[in-house]
Amino acid sequence: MVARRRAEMVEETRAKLIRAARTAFAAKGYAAASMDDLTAEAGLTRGALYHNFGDKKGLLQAVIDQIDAEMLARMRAARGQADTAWDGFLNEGVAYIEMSLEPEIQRIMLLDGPAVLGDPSQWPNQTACLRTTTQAIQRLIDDGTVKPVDAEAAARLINGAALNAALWIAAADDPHAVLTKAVEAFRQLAAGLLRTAG
Amino acid sequence: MVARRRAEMVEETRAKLIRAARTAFAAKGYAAASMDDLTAEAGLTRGALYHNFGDKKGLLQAVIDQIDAEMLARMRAARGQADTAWDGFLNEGVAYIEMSLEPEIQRIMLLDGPAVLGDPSQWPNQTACLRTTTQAIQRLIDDGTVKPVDAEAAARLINGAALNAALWIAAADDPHAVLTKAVEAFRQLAAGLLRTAG
DNA sequence: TCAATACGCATACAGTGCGTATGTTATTTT
DNA sequence: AAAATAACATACGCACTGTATGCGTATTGA
Repeated sequence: MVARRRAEMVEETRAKLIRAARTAFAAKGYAAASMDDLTAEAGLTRGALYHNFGDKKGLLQAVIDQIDAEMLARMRAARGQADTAWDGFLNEGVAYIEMSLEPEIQRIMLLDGPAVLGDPSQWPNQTACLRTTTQAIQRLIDDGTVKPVDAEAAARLINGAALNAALWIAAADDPHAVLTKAVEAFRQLAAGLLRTAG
Repeated sequence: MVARRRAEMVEETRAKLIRAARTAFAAKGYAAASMDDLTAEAGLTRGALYHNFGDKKGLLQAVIDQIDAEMLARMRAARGQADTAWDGFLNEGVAYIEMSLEPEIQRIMLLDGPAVLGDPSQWPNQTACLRTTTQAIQRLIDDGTVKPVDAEAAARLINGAALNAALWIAAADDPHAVLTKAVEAFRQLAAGLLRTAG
């Protein structure tokens, strides 16, 4: 075994624990996931877990931070692929809905996370995500595309609509059929913010 | 002690347990609420609880059914106080937002409930609530007020927007100031469904 | 280079809470 | 009036979280 720096090994154990926790939380839910089991899955014990993350909630927080960062990156990519600012804004919402189709995101980010850690809009990365959406709306207001509403309020409502759409889709018998209906309704609803009638 | 019918006593026991559970779940959250504690608060033991509700989730389900019925009644009352069908529809959404200001509804209905029992849109009473909203939108489509969108999709998105608005308000420093902004943005957003430009 | 120390993690232990199995009493049923 | 059943209490086992302690190894200083 090559002698590596200690910091590297710490990062590796943290990564292993987070990965095991992601799959365990997604599969069984936060409450039903045993820390003995998931640490064993990672080839470690609970000692490593408490040393690195403090407690079970700390581990969940780390998992959520990681997923949230991934979601933020994917939303930015979706926005970048649009021609106009308004389409980019819509793409963000649609990307959010599509990501929420994934059971892992559903279970961890939309169900257990809020229940254990409280209102998601207070989470560090979520605020970053929300801030970019708010800024996008503000720009659309400034250039006359969108009516002069409170940008943050609009961003939160749009987010909520997308989130609920995602939950609906995931619980549906035919998710992809419902997805198209939800996306269509989402575009109509968002058009309410437009200065010109949709 | 007057000899009462057995069915009356069972109802009384169930009511006492549900009442104690409501306060306990609202105060401590579902996971942190001890069943020994809340049954003792009701002057009973866990035996009564397991006999009447099966398990802890069953008790939560009973609590949620009760609260959900109350919310449905209040939303119907709010709709009845409007002059037009459209205003009635908006009133429903605003009433939903306002109810979610209450910590009990926040904690139990919006945070713990979905995490423990799964997607709220599958709950019996919630579907009733959603159905009335869907029907309201369908009527507005039929009489030409609202664009021809999928009524259920629109209802779910509107619900989600209202829900997120409520969470935002509850976490705010000045809830009532944020409430007005949220309600204003909600009306703008909902106007996206209108056939005539908002 | 070698001792001292701090760090990362494992092990052992105590506390708490859920669910079930069993017991007890009062009300039906026959 | 005796048997049966429902409503609830009591007692027990099991699992899980969090903490305290122990051990090995890497890092630091002289």
